[in-house]
Amino acid sequence: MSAPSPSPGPRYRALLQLLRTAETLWNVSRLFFARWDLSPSQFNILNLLYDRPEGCTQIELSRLLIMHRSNVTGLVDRLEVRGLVQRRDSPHDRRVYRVILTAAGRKLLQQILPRYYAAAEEVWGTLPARRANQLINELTRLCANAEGVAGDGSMD
Amino acid sequence: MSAPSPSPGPRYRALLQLLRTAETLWNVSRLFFARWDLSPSQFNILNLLYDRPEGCTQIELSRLLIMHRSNVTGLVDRLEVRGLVQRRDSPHDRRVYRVILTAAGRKLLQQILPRYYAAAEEVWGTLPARRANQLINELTRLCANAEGVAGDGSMD
DNA sequence: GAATATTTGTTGACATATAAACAATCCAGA
DNA sequence: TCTGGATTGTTTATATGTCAACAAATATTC
Repeated sequence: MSAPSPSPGPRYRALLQLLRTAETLWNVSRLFFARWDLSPSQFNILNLLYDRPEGCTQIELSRLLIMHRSNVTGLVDRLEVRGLVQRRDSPHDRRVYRVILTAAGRKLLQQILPRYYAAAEEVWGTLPARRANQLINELTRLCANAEGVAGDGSMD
Repeated sequence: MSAPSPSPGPRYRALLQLLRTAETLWNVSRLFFARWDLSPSQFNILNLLYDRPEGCTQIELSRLLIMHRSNVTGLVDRLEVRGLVQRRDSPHDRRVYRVILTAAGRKLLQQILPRYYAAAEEVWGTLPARRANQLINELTRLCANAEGVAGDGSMD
């Protein structure tokens, strides 16, 4: 409801810095996961499947990862070729696969996760846990506002 | 120096939320810029060139946008075909082009920018300017820490 | 139950991204 | 000067991402 500003303000700069920071983190994570020959997106899939023994359908993965379902096809393809995940038919719905971690995928994640958690805590430096929680709230609100601006953001 | 945590902590969750929020914002901006048939990356190039009358070399663009120089080639190609930017030879260095906005590109940006600034302020809701500035500082520190973890992040 | 609409995964076309290799150019030190 | 190293932009190969269109299966509506 505020009048459209003709020049950038502090919230605009905060938005730019947020996007810039996320971009940097993504690139850093690319280097991090390259040790195991994984892309960040591949790791994200494995990570989501880790605490879901019953697996996920591809459409569920696409929603959790905020990407189009057609992109999941190729990602799961490559992970399946490497034996890290497996497509299983669902007994309830013959349209879908349930994608699950294989034993090899689980073993690989068990090597990566402790280091990943540690690195994630360390990049924040001395940021108190209280501030981290406050940040989560602010970012969550921002996320919701953005989705409101965009309509549903369903990607279809 | 802290002991590697075996399970996710609040800073880990803050990191996830940050990446998730950035992803959402990026998708929202895709819808936003689609009105002018621009991708977010294409807009970012135009935006950087807007207050640089002398233009940028492609390697400068790649550093400002945190992307590989080989990616800039195609982005500038497509913007040049549409007459929004122009490659000019540099008198000082025959290896490089100076990429500059054309009059058409400048005119297009003048239509987009006010709406972009306004939208960027609005997604934050009621966040005070003071908090925005604090956020910028925290994100900047996070960015620096991440770059430290990763080495130089030079993409080459 | 049959017609219609929706959902799911794949495909093809394309944009966006990285990395490696290359040619052209610039630069720094002997 | 000239020689070896670094930089810049392009190309090629490949991964990642969107979107539209499709087939198969499910869900909804009458």
